Amino acid sequence: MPRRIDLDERREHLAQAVWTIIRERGIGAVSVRVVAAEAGVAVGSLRHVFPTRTELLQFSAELMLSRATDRIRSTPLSGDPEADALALLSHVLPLEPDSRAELEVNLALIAEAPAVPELVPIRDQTYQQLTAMCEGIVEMLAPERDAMTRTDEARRLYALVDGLALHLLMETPAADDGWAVRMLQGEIARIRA
Amino acid sequence: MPRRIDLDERREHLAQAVWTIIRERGIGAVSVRVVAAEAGVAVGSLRHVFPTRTELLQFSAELMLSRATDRIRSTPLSGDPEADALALLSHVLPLEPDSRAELEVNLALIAEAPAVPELVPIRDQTYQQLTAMCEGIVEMLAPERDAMTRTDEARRLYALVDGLALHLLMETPAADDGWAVRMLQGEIARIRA
DNA sequence: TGTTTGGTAGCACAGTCGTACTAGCAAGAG
DNA sequence: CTCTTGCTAGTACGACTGTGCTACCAAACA
Repeated sequence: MPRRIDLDERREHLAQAVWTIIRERGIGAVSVRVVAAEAGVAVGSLRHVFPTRTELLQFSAELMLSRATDRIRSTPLSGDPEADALALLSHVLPLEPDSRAELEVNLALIAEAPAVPELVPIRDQTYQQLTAMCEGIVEMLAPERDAMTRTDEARRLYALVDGLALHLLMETPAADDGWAVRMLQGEIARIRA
Repeated sequence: MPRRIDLDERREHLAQAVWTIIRERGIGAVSVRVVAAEAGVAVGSLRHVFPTRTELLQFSAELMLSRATDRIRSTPLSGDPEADALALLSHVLPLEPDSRAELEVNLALIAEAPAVPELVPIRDQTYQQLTAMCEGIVEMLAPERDAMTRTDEARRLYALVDGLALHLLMETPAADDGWAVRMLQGEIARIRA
């Protein structure tokens, strides 16, 4: 047996290189050579882990989704519905470098979807997962409401959150975040009432 | 003098070819050769009109912004604030093939911005223009409100509209649109109250 | 001590990229 | 008519693309 590497670790390392390149130079700059150089490995080594570019992109997208999922799942909950709702939804907004990068990469991957159809299921999965989270939040905030209006309320909440996220992304990272969080709080309070 | 072509018409024709390729094959497939083939001209002819790829993309983005602006500006207004607000905002949602294509192309161009910095000002201009439109709508709906809460209300409205637009884009084009328009109506009524 | 084998490194190939360049065409000006 | 000139068409170039393939290294098993 030759020396063995930690495949998972290697894969994550390469995926992070993909993210870096997407954020700094756009999705168009993501080529096997550029990614290999960014990760500090030879092209042949990269291709030993990801035989094709598609598999590289696919894994990068999947890893980002699972990272976001983990981050949201590990949010400590206090029991106060409004505070917990805000804590959960804040993870979707690009308020910190991590979540900001996630959103940038996600947007780039969505735009690349026509060229790499394998990315579409991942995008859809993200969408459904966040939809489910919003439904859970609405149920937590207003359990007495009937199911249909709750579904609508969840869709509306999700749309607002995604819109806020998009607009925060447009502003410079250093600009003021307060208004977005304030709006989220207002919407949460409105759903509860 | 040799035969003269309508430069503006030619430019628009080429820009439309760009949009088609973005929608069908992704922004990564937009090369001078592919665009020329899609438009039915030789590469040399395309480069006579757009010397560089950047200028081609830049013009395509600018034309799309001005198309959207014209479409919104030419909306017939009835005088009823709520109906007019809905009419204006509906143009931002991807409810028809035109506005859907616009949004798809816009998203792709935003994602390409790191690679083509010239696209950033256009993106910002779009953002500011729609912000101004939302502020105008809020003023139309609730003129008695003070300026600060009106600004917040406009930001909120814009975020909701963009979020709805994004989510409509994810669903298949044939799927039901009703819920998004319903939510828009609800938000408009809420602002007025 | 070989021998096997997971991993590394890199060359080769056919194709595409953006752009520079030139030769030719066809229509209006003189 | 000829001349001028906006436009078209196509070639050429160096750089880059994804992927196939081989040679090589070094560690663990026999």
